[in-house]
Amino acid sequence: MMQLSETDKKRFNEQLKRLQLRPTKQRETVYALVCTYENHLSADQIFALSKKILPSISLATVYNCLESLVECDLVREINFGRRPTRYETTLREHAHFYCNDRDELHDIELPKAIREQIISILPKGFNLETMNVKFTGTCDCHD
Amino acid sequence: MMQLSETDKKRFNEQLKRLQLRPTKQRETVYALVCTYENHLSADQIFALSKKILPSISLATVYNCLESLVECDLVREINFGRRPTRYETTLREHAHFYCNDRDELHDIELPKAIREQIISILPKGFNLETMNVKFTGTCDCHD
DNA sequence: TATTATAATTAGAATAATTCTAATTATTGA
DNA sequence: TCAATAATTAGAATTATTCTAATTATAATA
Repeated sequence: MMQLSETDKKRFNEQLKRLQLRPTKQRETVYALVCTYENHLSADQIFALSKKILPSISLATVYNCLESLVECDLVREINFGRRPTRYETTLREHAHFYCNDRDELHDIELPKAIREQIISILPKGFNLETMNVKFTGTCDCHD
Repeated sequence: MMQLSETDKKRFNEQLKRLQLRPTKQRETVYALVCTYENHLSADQIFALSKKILPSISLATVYNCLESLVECDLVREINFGRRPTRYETTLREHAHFYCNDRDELHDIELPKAIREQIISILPKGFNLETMNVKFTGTCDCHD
C-alpha cells in the first residue's frame, strides 16, 4: 500500500470531506502515486502503478479518481498540446517546461512577484480561475 | 474566393517557398480563413467554412493544410485542456483567456517587458522554443 | 508545350485518450 | 444492521486527430 505522509493524508481527508466525497482506497492510492512520483504521471502510468497495489482497479476508476481529486483541489491537470494529460499535486505553484525531445515535463520556479505581474495584465471583466505559464523546447537534463 | 490582403498574400507565398511547400488553393483558403476570423477557429469550423469556397475539400486536407501552415510559421495552434485545437495567425503575440462559460478564447495583450521577465526565469540548460501565458475563468464579454 | 517527378488532396479507416453506461460493490448515516 | 447513496468496474462509445492508399495537381525539365 502506497503511503501518504501525515500531512498529505490530513489534506486528503479534509479536502474530500469538504465536497462530501468519500475517501476510498482507490482515491487514496491514486493521490499517493501523484504525490510520490514527482515527474507528472499520465492516467495510463497511474493505472499501471496502481494495479500493483490494487490489482482490480480499472482505468475508468483512475480517471474518476483523478477527476474527483481535481474537483477538490488536491490535484492539478497539466496539458501540453494534445499529449496525454499529466497530473501533479496542487501543493506547489510553478511554471512548466515541456521537453520535445524527451517528452518530459520540468517544473520551473515562478517567483510570486512575476506571477502577480502577469495576472495584473488581465483587463476588467475577466474573472480569473487559473493562470499558467508554459514553455516548450529542448533541455540538457539527463536525470 | 476568400481574399488575403496584399501583405498577407506576400507572407503566405514567401513562408511556403522558404520550406519548399506549394501554394495550393486549399492552403490559401485555409490561411485566409484563419486570418479573417479572428476568433480562433477550430479545424472543424475551418472545414465547414472552407467547403463553401472549395466544396470538394476534405477534413484531412484542412488538417494537412493547418499542419503545413504551422510548420512554416504562418499559423499557431492554441490548446486549452483537451478542447479541440484552435488556430490563429502568428502575426500578433499575446496571452489567451479561455472562458469556461462560453467556450471562447480571448486575446490578452502581453507587454513585451513582462514577456521578457517571464522568459528570464528559465534556468540554464533549457532551450526555449515557445512560451505561453494562459488564463481560464469566466468573462463579462457578450460580443 | 509535353513530360516526368514529386507533392498535395481525398475518402475513409484507424487510433488514442477519454468519457459514458449499466451492473455491481462499498460506504455512510440512521 | 439496514437502507440510501456513492463509487467502482468492464466494456462500449465518443471525439479529435492521424494514417493509408489511390487520385490529382504542381513544378521543373526536355
